[in-house]
Amino acid sequence: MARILVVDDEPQITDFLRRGLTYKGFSVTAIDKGEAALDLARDNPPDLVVLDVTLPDLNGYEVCRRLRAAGDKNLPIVMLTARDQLEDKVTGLDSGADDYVTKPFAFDELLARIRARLRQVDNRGRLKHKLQVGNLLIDNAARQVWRGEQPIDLTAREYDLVELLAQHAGQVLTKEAIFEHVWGYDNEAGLEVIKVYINYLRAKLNQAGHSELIHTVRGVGYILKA
Amino acid sequence: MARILVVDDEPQITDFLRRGLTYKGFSVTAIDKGEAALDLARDNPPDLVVLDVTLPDLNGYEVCRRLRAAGDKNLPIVMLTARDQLEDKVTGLDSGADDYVTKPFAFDELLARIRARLRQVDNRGRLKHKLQVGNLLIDNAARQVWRGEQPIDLTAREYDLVELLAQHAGQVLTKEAIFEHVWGYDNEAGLEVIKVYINYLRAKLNQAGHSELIHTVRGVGYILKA
DNA sequence: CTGCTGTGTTAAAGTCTGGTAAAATTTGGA
DNA sequence: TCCAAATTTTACCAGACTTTAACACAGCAG
Repeated sequence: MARILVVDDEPQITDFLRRGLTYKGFSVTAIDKGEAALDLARDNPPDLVVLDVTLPDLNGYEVCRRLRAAGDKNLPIVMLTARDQLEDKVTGLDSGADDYVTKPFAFDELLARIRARLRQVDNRGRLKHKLQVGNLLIDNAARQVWRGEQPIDLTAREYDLVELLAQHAGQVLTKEAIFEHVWGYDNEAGLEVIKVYINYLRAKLNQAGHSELIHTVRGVGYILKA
Repeated sequence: MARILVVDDEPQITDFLRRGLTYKGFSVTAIDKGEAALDLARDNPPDLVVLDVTLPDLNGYEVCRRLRAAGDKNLPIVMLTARDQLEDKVTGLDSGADDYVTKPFAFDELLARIRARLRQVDNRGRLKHKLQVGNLLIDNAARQVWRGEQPIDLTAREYDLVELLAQHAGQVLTKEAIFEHVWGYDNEAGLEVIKVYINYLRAKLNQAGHSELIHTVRGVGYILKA
């Protein structure tokens, strides 16, 4: 899940955000100084920054400007501050922030605004959808399969087959269902191709002594499970 | 200057916005119905939409969802409405809006938020920034590509193709998706042109012994990755 | 144990795809 | 207008992928 860097010097706020955002599935890092935040963002770039304006060393506008100057121009920055004057908002937004939320704030609104900002990152595919069964990892977007640390190259059919099995891990798929989804109901090939491809998959997936994941259910079909 | 579509059924608001935004150098189109706004956005896509929630026909959330479904995922949408309840804001943002401003609003704040949204988009509605994949650098604004220190001249098609691939680095793009985005769904050319252009790109990008970035996913499409 | 049925394995034939080069066409300036 | 560059079409081939087919093997019932 997305990683969020919270920069604020009030412990109540950081604790509250850390707890709330973590609960919503984000990975949260909190820090209370501007310079330290810049270092952190450079060394280990987060997916989004929640930034207070009043910090002990640098102010938030300056942090914002430097983040933009130094690093990723796309990094979403949400300013979160007690300053609710019009000029503060304009200054914040014009210094490069993508959004500006004033304290006191509703957590759900902040969350919605964070999601809105992350959607753009998501659109670019940085947060990809992945399937995992045992030590088998399937990256849908890249159509790439891993067994532990080892990448495994599959052909189009092989990939479609293992993806289908993984999407229904733990349930038996009949040969008819497999054929319909992987080959298409109007395909002219016969059901016999399935056993050939199961065989190809097993050979590729079980390299280097990995355990068998594809189990035969005699008379019915196949099931993928750890 | 950027073109802004204002969707609102209150003449005072549209007049006020038209005057204010025009004065600030934007090109403003105003419309008071949801369906008409969708048609307009499809036929003549603006750079940003300011959208009211309460419209005579469709509501703003629905307009927002349809804009996202039909068109460019990157089109910035700012909701501007009298509904200031928390759930309204969350609904608006989650239906795909990028920002949510409640009436009564300060014009300067709206303007700052519009500027913040437009910063990310160039005059074609594409995300603007420098993309980097391995040692390949793409400057969206200048339509210039670099491989390491070496600038690479590309034709318009070649550039559009590599930009699309880079925006989705790490994801496989099907030939159909590539064609639709680079050539346009109504283009008469056939899918075979893609392999020719992939070939051109590889030749230009791999000069001087640089490693291959464009990988073929046989039977599916292509993927750009380091 | 024996025969039957469904599955695993293998090799080879068949099909399709993508890389390539070159020709044909279109576009945009001069 | 003409020319050069860019774009698209076309055709061919090598190789990758898919499918077929034949046989070996395993599970199961009688």
